Amino acid sequence: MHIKPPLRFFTHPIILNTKEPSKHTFLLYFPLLSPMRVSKKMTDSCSEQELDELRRGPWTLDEDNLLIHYITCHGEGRWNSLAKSSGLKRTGKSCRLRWLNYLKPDVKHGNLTPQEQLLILELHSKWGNRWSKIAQHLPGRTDNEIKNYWRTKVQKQARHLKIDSNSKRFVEALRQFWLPRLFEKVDHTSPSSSTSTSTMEVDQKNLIPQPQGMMENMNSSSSNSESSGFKLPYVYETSLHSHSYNVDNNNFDKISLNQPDVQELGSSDMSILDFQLTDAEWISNDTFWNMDQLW
DNA sequence: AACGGACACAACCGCCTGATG
DNA sequence: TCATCAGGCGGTTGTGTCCGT
Repeated sequence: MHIKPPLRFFTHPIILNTKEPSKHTFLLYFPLLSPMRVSKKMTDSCSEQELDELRRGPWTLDEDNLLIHYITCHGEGRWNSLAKSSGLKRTGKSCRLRWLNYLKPDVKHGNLTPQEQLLILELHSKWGNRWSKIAQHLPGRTDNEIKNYWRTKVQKQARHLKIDSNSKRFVEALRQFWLPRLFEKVDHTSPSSSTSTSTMEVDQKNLIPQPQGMMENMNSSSSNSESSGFKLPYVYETSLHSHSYNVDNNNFDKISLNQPDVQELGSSDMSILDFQLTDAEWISNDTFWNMDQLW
């Protein structure tokens, strides 16, 4: 599979050296000061002169280094004063965003793993577009990254289907066609996975560490649940009925699942008439559910 | 080789909330 | 109680890259 070099090689000091800068790169390292669009918020905290000097757009290597050095010496927080004290001609907000989304040492770069994707789908079904909340359960991933993943990958599929990605129909589509394949990927990529689930078999009532806040949420959201342990969101409940889980460290590091039973997948409270396409059409549609494109 | 549309993602914006005086 | 400020959040935009023609 072709792996695209990340766009961020332009500004990230480590990746930068791996490729000859293009003429576009040059422009990015020496960007012109873009004309400021002055927002009310900006005028609240900046003088007119400061506004004139503020930079916007892509961060340069020098700016990154300056920010890293300053935070290393003084710590993060107080972003507005940090921006001024450090000599960066950026807003505090811009500094904060750059640090949290990109420069912070524990930020993970690279494609989301199937496990992470699974977790995102699951948490999104519970919490909707609460990106920061979702990100809390994916160590090293930022809300921005997750949001982008959702928009570029998941919503793309929804557009193909001409279904609103927040609709119940789309959730059902995920449950029937996307998740089984994602589980398959997880099975293949997880180092601890095996074709036999016997060693990983875990009673769902004894299931393992939950992402923070998940338990109470799940218990409260399904009042008739007899289980005091791991409870899947309603969308996955059916398809995962017979599957076993093992989740380490609030993360889907290890997941072992039996392949979903097709018959079982059909047992939904949704009428098939609710779908625009028949199952056969969904599966045979070349442009749809091409999981290989997702990672 | 050139072009243009689609895509990916960093960065920005406006709004909201909580802390503080 | 109110005003102000810092920081956080979700939505949107801008722009470089990819890829098909």
